Amino acid sequence: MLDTLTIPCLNTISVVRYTAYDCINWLLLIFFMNKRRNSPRTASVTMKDVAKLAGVSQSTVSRIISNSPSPVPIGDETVRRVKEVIAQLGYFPNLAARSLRAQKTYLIAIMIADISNPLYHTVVRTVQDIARQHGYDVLVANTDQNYENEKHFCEAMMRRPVDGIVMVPYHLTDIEIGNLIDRTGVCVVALASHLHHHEVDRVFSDDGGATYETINWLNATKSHQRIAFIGVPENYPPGMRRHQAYRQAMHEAGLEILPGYEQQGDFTVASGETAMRALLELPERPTAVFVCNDLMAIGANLVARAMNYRIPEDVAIVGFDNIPEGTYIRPMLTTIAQFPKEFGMQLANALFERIEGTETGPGRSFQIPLQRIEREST
Amino acid sequence: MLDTLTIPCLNTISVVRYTAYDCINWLLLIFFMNKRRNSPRTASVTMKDVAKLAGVSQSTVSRIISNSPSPVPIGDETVRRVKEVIAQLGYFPNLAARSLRAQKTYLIAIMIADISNPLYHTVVRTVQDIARQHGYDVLVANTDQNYENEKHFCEAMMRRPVDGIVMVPYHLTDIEIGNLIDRTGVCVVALASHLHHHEVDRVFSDDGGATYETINWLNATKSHQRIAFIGVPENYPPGMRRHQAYRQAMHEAGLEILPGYEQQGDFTVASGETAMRALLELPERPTAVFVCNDLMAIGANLVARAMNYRIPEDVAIVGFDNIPEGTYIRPMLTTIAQFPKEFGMQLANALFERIEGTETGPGRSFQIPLQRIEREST
DNA sequence: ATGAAAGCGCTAACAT
DNA sequence: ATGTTAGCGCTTTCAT
Repeated sequence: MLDTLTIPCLNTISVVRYTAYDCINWLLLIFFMNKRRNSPRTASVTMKDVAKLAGVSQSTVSRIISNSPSPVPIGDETVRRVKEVIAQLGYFPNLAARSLRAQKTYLIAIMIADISNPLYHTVVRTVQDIARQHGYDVLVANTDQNYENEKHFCEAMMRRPVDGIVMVPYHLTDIEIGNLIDRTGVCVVALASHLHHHEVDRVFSDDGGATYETINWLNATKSHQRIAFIGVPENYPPGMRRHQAYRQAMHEAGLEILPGYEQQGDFTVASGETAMRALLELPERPTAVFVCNDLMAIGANLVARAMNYRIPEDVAIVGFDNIPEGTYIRPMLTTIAQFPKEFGMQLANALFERIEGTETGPGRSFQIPLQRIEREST
Repeated sequence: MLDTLTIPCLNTISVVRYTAYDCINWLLLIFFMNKRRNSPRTASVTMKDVAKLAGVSQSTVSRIISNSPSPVPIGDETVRRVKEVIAQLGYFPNLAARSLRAQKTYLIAIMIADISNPLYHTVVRTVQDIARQHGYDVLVANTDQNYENEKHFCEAMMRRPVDGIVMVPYHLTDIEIGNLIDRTGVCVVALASHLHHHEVDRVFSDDGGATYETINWLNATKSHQRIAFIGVPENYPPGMRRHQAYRQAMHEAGLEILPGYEQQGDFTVASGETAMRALLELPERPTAVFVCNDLMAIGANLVARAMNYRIPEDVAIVGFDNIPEGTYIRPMLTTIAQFPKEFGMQLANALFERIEGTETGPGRSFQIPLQRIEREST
């Protein structure tokens, strides 16, 4: 019978005295190591393997790896041995199995309009970072602010259970979201002010108010009378709110909205260019233009300068969002700053409070302030 | 015994003749509908529910919903009835259970440096779109080109099985990736040219060659002699390749690299500003600067103009990537275009060919061309 | 053409 | 302090 054995450990070669028992274990180890080579897929090492090698039952292993404060105490020696085997085998618990059993997936999903939009990817990034701190993976879906895609997302969430959802819904209704919650028990937080489901935390900012106030500022402080508007599609809430705020502010200031002063784009630089060109070709050119997002405002800047208008002398431009690109152009863009990092933090924190059960009350509202940043374009 | 019954269907009220059998089913239906209301979590309707309501066995339901060409035929009437019940109950198969059993997750993961980087989010977006067409969800992880995070990602993939991985590895080695593949049987494709694992498809572009050629062009066609370089960290392959290509081109053209001509940034606009300022304060100012990414090139542009140098008369700037922002600044940036959409498409298509078994051969290489776009900054 | 039954890898209630 | 057992919801033989 072998008495002294050299076994290769992870980085070291250790020579120790081994008993016959250890010897059998070693053989088992080799067997398990080969296991993954031989069977093609599903070759991962399981808890059963660990248990067998450590000479304990599966449940003991389960108790040891479960990070929850174990309801029952476990022997120090057992813990040591099991942990050693886990390290030897390089065992990782299988999350698919765990989530099936424990109804816990350690997965959250985030539904946004478009990951390429500078405003949203900061939100996504922040949520991802916080999720990681909590040990969660993040599934990302884009909707391109399209209703079909939003509904498709909900269906995807019905079949793939996740623990939480961060969403930026443009069209989804309280009923649809409620249905999703009822069916899956998932926690939901939304970046939207038009939702009122009693279990959904929402974060939003008062974009209508900021629009209203900025139009006033353009008029009262900056002495503009002919103020035009480049909006975003109105079949989604922010688009409508900002447009109405514009109209109300103009009306209350006794300012006329001349024909053609209300343009609409689709969030892109190109659409901002088109809209601005239309505005500048008007018989009564506006002296200021309020643009509903920075990307379109950049397009407006580009066109105005290409047409040899001076900014802000001939035409002032105000954007919305405060994306970094606004500081790359000249003159630098005056804008209403959103704080996507704040959005992401509030969203993620609220979500994990619910997932982890710290918060169980009715849906909360978090308003994130907006801030006008005056740069060179006004 | 009831004979005629009014039951609420999805959107219609239908009045039909019902048998006693149907009546019982109806009661069962109500029971299942309530099920989700009552038990808080895990309240989703399962295949068992469908089976019971349709009066068939669970396996029959499974056969019907499995979209694979069923190995055995099923009665038309049975199919009809089951499908009806599925619709009534709004049943969706649970993917956690399915993946546990079938070793198939319908999930892919994508590991990138940073979703906020304009180059990468296009890759992510493209991969997401293609994944969706194949019925897959996408998990996104950022590494910030940090080795620890890359390793963390691999561990995450060990515990959460996915069917495929798209990665942009900066530090991961063939061995580590091989280990991941052996342990999980996952399919991997990478955006990298320095990897050579025999099961990994890789897509890449010849950035070293493009750098070399562009330095030559700056010298031969644009008559620059004092050409400086703003690089990215060299502990990752592209950084090193481009720097070496710069040195080689300079050397072969008989051009001297003056002290201070080799700056290094960290991909950000701010770091480009710092590097450019250092360059412009040099006693022998360069007349052209090759910048390793557009974001830093934008920083260089901003600083040069702020210091009242004319571009390209006093100093020419070439960037790398061709992100949209390069066309927002003035003068517009000359750059070497990468094609992130192409990257994403090749990556995703290659991955799904492997996942779906269309391709089983050794790792393939796909080279995506690069293209110099001359705009106003040279 | 359909049903019964055995697990996939794990957790947790229940026994010792 | 540790083992036994019963599933989570599904797929897939193997029977019938």
